[in-house]
Amino acid sequence: MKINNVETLFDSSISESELSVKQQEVLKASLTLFAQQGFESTTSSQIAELAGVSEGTVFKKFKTKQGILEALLRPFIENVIPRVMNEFESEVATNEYSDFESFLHYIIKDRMQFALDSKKQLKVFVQEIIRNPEMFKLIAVKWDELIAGRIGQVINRFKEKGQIGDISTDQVMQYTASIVLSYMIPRIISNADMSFDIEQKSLEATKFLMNGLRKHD
Amino acid sequence: MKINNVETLFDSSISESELSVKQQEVLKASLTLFAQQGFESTTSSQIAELAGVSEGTVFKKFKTKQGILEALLRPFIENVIPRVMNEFESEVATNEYSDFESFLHYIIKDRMQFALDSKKQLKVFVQEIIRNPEMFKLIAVKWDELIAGRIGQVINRFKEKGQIGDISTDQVMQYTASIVLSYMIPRIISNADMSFDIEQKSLEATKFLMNGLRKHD
Amino acid sequence: MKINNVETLFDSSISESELSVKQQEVLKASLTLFAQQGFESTTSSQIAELAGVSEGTVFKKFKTKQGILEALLRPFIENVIPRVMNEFESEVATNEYSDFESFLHYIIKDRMQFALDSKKQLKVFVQEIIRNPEMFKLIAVKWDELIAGRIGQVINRFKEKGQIGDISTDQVMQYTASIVLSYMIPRIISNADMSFDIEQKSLEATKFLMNGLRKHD
Amino acid sequence: MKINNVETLFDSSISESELSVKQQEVLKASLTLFAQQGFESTTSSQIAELAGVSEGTVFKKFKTKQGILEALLRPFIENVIPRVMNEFESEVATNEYSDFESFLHYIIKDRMQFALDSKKQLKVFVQEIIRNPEMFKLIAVKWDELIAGRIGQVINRFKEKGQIGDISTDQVMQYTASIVLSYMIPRIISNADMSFDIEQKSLEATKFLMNGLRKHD
DNA sequence: AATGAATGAGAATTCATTCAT
DNA sequence: GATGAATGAATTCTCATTCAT
Repeated sequence: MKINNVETLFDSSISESELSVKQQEVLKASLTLFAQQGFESTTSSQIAELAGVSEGTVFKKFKTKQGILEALLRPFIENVIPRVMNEFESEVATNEYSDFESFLHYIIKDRMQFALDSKKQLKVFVQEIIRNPEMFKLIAVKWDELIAGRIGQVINRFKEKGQIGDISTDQVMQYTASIVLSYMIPRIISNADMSFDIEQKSLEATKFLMNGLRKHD
Repeated sequence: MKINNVETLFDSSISESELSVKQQEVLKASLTLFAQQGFESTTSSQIAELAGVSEGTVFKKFKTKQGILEALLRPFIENVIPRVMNEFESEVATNEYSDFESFLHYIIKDRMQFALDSKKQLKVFVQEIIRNPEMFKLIAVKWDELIAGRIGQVINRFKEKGQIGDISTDQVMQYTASIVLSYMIPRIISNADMSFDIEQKSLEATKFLMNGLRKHD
Repeated sequence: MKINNVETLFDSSISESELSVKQQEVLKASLTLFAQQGFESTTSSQIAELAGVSEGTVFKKFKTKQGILEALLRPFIENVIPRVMNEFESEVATNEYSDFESFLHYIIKDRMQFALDSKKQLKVFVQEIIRNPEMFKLIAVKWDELIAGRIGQVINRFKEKGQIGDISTDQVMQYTASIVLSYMIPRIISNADMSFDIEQKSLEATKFLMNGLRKHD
Repeated sequence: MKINNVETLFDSSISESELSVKQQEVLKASLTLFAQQGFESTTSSQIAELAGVSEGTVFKKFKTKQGILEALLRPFIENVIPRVMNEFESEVATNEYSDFESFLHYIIKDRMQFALDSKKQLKVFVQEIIRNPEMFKLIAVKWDELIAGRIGQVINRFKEKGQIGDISTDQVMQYTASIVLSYMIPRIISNADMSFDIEQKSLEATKFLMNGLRKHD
């Protein structure tokens, strides 16, 4: 059974790490506060208080506040994303979707679930993308890797089969990502828990995208 | 001739205001710095320096740094957006688009141009949406107004004419906005100037959306 | 009349500067505390308190504590020392000492007075020489300039006249400085005011040095 | 054969002590770091790292950082200095220098070697003298003991024999120390290893001092 | 209106020291 | 004895804001 729940991944990845319990608490508290208030508006004393540790402890391991942010985002970028991505890719490879619509629906639902499970990390990540042009470039690279990788190949195969119209792989992914994000962004940004019927919404999105993407005579 | 260039609107709107030249410089400098570095990371002394005024002057009119941000975003929300929107609505009304595709293409190109012209304001705005849940609600309200307003009516008319498939007005707008944003967001976030062929891209987006939205048998 | 009183020079040099009264107080307080307790053991709040200003003011102009130290030592090195040195050199040139012993006595008394007048600066300076190898090199350079400059020439002239024995100019200066310092160092280091009969001590030192340096058959 | 090599003395004295190997490493690392960076600028974690022990170990024996400094300087003052001094005194007594110049040369060379061998300790010591007025007084006491002790007696004997001119024992020692220090101080302060021809320099210094100190008609 | 020196509350960070294991 | 995570008081430094001129 697949584990693309990033929150779970996050918790387990920090548990597996060499970090002490208190240091893990520091990371968890930081994630929560950075997501709620933003990086700049979060003070080290707030982190210490929420984590239930002294202020010294906040800096013992991560040296600076920026260091905490990096400790939160590095595994998210270098570990969690690729890990989920690989899992996702193998899933795609094994299930041998002969039907583009099934494939698309699977992808959309999968990413929606991922986003719902990783709201906090994604919000911090989004903040950082805006704050930091380097982060933006890093995503562009990951994006190109996706297109050049197995996902791009799968899409190309569907194009060859005539299930996708005359449209570049790039655009297929851009539009798909865009539609998925249009559902998720309000839920990521809003701190409130908005209800979300993932089954219905993923079908709705799939239907629209299929019409937009498939071959038209 | 239409003026939906927000930068021009911004400059002219602050020129028309009762603000002294120095105060106008403060606003311009703040906009540039907030867009570049974010609100929190911009110090009042940086604003003073870029505006070529003393630190005291920065606070003379706007009292607080938050006040400057509001002075930048209030007209953007309450003035510039509606003004462009009205203009846009009357344009739509007068031109009497009988063809949904022409209408869609007009809308998309118009909004793309708007985004290109207002990159700085939009970046500050996007930051603020993430930072501030109130801002998020405010947009939701504007969004509902749009749907309830003339634009919603126009879309409904096209649906009645059978030019749009069985899809809610909400979704039509969500998908359209989403696709347009997928083109603009990278250009808004990146501080670099990326080239953009608005004619080609707006046609490309229109074509995809038409396929996705139109009636299918 | 000559002004080789460095404390006076210090006060007047900071008065002449563009510094506000409060900033001058910060420098004065820092000098006193650095001399008394050392640079590292002096806190910014102590400086603020002694200067009668807020802690913010301490950093407004000089940015860092290190910046204050530099603001204290730079003029001492680049301004006060050369200024006194030039004055001293012209004094030597105009008075045309035909007698080496008179010359030596003049020099010794002059430097003793200088040291008594600049106890605080010298103590901070001495601390910094030990702390900072760069400072040490800087002195070596100043020292070489002295030997290559007019003072070296004067000594050489006395050697040609047979009033100084077979001993290098370097050594003449090393021994002279060393003997003068042996009188002054205890008074610079000790925070207490030790009495000092400059007339008697300068004569005593001169007599010893004359015997050591003059030509022996 | 005499052992006035303080580094050796230091190493052997801490080996002889009841300290564990790790505690000895702490002392050695502290000495190195205090000499290089100064006492205040050396952190306990630096000491731990250089000593190859945990931070806890640094404080296990010596309780405080100040305690480490005292552990370094106490034996230097109370043990090493007197020990060398006694050795030196007995050397003086047994060799029965009938010639003041030989005696002076012996003393100078001996002290120069001592300084070269104890550069680190001396640098820490010098720092501490400046930082701490108590340390200054302590030296004054040791100095007086020297004068009142055997060395003073030896000098007085030479004066009675007419080999030293009309000059106080105090001055004889002040001038001698001063000249020796003028050679050694640059080598103690500079962290770099400067070459030093002890044979030539000690002769040079002796010659100068002899001329300055001996009876003149 | 404008200035810019001054403020002081608060933020990040450091580090000697402690203590449970 | 040794460890090293944790502490928290102290320290440097920042910066929005004020106010006398």
